[in-house]
Amino acid sequence: MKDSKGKRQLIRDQEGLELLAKQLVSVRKRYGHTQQSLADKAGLSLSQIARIETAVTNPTISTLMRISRVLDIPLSHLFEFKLDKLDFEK
Amino acid sequence: MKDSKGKRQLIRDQEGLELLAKQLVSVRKRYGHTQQSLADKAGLSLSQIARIETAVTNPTISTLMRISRVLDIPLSHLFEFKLDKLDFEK
DNA sequence: ATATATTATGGCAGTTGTGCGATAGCTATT
DNA sequence: AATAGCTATCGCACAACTGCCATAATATAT
Repeated sequence: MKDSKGKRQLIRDQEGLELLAKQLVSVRKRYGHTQQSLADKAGLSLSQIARIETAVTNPTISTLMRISRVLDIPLSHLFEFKLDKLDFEK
Repeated sequence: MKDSKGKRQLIRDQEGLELLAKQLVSVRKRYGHTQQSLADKAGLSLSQIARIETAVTNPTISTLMRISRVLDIPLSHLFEFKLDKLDFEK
């Protein structure tokens, strides 16, 4: 009886999410926003901003695009940090 | 009787996703990868690479982090395009 | 210390991302 | 044209993102 127990390995880069979290906090404050004001301006929920800033959630790129658009900053400014190389092959 | 029919507005930046799609195709080819070989190297499914490159899906940032890590390029290289300003307030 | 603002967390519902497997469509290359 | 390689799509299942609402925890002022 194959139980098909091969639990599917989903993608979650916790280290990267924590770097992004710091970066968002920093950018948001630099622009004088609270989580609430940024959420309002971006059409996102306060919860979601908080979740991103605490690295609880793994946001979609569209969510981050919304933030970059309303702050009028390049999307890449949210990613000014370095991720180490990886290789899943072999 | 409020029916609570206010369909929740989810985040999906189709324009941004299409720009990202193009960018990924370009980067992947520049590094001599097929969708399959990139998927293998990154520990992602072929389907998911294809979905991103056709802007069918709205990937999470962890998925994109995986790609940038295995190609050993800055995450920001996937986002070298411009998004117009938005403002959802008022 | 009290009040106020801000941030963090929790539960719930609905939508969607992702893996897996299969197949169809497309693009060389011979 | 036939084969092989690559890309696009589809259905299914499960995990997870997100909104919404509430509340707790923390910070900032007065």
